Amino acid sequence: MNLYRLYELRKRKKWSLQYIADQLGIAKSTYAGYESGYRQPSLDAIKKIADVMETSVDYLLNRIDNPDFQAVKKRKETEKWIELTDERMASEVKLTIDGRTLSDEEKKQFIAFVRARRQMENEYR
Amino acid sequence: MNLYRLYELRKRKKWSLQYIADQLGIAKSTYAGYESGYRQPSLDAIKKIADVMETSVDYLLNRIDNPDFQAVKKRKETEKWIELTDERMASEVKLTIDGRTLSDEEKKQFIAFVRARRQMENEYR
DNA sequence: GCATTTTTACGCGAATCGCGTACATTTATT
DNA sequence: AATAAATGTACGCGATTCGCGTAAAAATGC
Repeated sequence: MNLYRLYELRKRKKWSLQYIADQLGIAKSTYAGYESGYRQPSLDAIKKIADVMETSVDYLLNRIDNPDFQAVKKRKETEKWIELTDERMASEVKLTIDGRTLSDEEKKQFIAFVRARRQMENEYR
Repeated sequence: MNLYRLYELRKRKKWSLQYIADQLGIAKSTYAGYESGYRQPSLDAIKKIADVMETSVDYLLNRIDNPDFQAVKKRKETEKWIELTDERMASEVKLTIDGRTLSDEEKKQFIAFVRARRQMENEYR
């Protein structure tokens, strides 16, 4: 396992070992060990590293070659509330059940289903 | 660190512990330990797991919600993915219909509804 | 109901981790 | 240039964690 990208990214940002170690909350010798290959970061550690470096774990592990991490932006921008009947949402939100995308038909039925259910609740009160 | 997505993905593919462990070249008890949280996979292991499961490490580590690795590689993970059966994801985003929050009960029933519907589709083919 | 497969649980020895420390190297200050 | 301060490298120690094998429980198939 070669984590040479840690060094590349850190240098690019002009951070010292101490500086990044402080951000990660670990000893600088620990972090240095990751870069030199002397040690391997835990999953938690590699996650935090990807966080502070604003990249993906897959990039750090050489699974992809694009260091950009779109989710950084998305995480902050995504609305907390999503209205399902809003057509415009369809292109931004993908709902899945058991890993399978919810079809338009299923979604339509979903909405009808909930509306009917709520209607009944109201009538019995 | 919670790797509950390992279990979800494996079940979705209907693989046994033995089957995936063989693919990974490790003991099944070792892999089982990852799923149960008894052990943590090494970086190499999590990489291989992402390979055989055809997803991203970031997804396995809950950094992104789109399980599709192809989308990540093509930088097309622009839309927000929400797995309705994922309890832990539910707390992050609130869904509404007609401006009213979707209750847990409504969601539960709908999931059962869609599953039954899909089940029938399969049987009649 | 029984056999087979799958899942869960855990002890053991070995491997690896995170840290502190000590030292080397580079950069900044005067 | 001399000195101080900051940065980077190397490694031993105690503690933690790992991967595996084994065994028993639970689920599945016939």
